[in-house]
Amino acid sequence: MDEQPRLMHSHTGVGMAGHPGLPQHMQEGTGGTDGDGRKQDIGDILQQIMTITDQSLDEAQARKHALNCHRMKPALFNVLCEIKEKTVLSIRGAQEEEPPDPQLMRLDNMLLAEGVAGPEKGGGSAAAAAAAASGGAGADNSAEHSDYRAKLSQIRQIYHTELEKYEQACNEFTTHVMNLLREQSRTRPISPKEIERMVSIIHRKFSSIQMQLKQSTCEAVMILRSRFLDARRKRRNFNKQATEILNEYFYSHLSNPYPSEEAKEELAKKCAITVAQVHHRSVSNWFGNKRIRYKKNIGKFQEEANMYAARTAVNAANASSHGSQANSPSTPNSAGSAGSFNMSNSGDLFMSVQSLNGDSYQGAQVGANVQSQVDTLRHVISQTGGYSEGLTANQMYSPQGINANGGWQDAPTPSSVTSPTEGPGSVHSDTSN
DNA sequence: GTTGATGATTCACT
DNA sequence: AGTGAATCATCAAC
Repeated sequence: MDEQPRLMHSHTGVGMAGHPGLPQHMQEGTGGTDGDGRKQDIGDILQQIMTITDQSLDEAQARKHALNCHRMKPALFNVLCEIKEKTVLSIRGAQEEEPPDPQLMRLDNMLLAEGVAGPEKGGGSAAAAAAAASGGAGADNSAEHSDYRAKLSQIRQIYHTELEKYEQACNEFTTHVMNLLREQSRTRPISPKEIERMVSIIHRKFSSIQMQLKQSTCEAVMILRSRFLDARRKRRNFNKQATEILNEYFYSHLSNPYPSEEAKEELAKKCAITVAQVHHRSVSNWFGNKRIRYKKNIGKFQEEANMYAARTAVNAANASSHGSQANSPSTPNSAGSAGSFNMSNSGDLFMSVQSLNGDSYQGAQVGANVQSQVDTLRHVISQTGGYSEGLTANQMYSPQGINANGGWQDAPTPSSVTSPTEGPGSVHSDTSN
């Protein structure tokens, strides 16, 4: 019966956030029964919190001040600094002196190589572009190059501006942190080395940001490069004139469409009059493509072949009748013999048709060059005559040269080659008849 | 967007 | 080194 009122009481006491009763409980409370005592403790803590006053804060302040003014303070401070330094040193000992990041080095090298980083040449983007445009690089693709340079210098400019910004921000931040640390070093132990370390951390962070910038710049340069300098992207179709020149040579040397270096150069020069990108490599490409495509589908090229055959024939006829020389490039094996330009062309044409006889090209070509002009002309005349008589295209020009001579390297003969070989071959004899 | 033409590149071969 | 063959990438016409 007794218990109940006690419980009730204590309950109400806590429940009422019991200010009135607490001091009393404190006095008797520690030894009190379990539930009762805990509640008293909580009440006690609450009371303590509530009674924290400015006074206690002041007290702490005063203690701190006393400590600061203590005559041993500087010595103690130094000892703390030393201990801290030692621990810091031992911690960072491992990660200090890290080797230069290979990735960063790569980026740096590339930027340097691309002329984005490093000393600026010519001074200014405009100057660089102008130099590129007027530079002795030749007329071939200076326009594109100057465009490329302009864009590159734009990237360069952005890169440097950003870099400068980063550096400025880094310096500002470093100064700020250093000031802050110096400020704090008056109240807590901060060694100069610690400040140094903090600075280096900041620098590292900023350099990682810089690396991102460098990476982006590199990417931009790569894209620019691929856009402007990648030959594939730079592809421009040859203009009509260049194509005609090349085709003329090709079909007039159909039996051996392998221009010598000199011939390539000459063709390149001829084509370069109107086509900027033609140089001897382009000529090689052109002939490579032409050979393979012609061989792959001779039927498709018949008309073209006839056209050029006729044209060459006419040229040859004119040339021989006028005694003047067409300025077509030299033949593969007779380079330099200027006098035989026409002869070589017509002779080659002749051979390419005559190869039905099974003459090997290599031997025959030279012969063809010196073979009597009469023969050539006779062929030419028969050709032109045949053409005017309204012969169909495939009758005009045959691909015999490919299989009959050794000039066309013995590629596996596709079906498309064999079938036309037979057809026009027989027709050709008609033509010569 | 699709397609054919075509210049350039790559790779294997001789 | 030059070439053929395959392939890529772009242009131009539709």
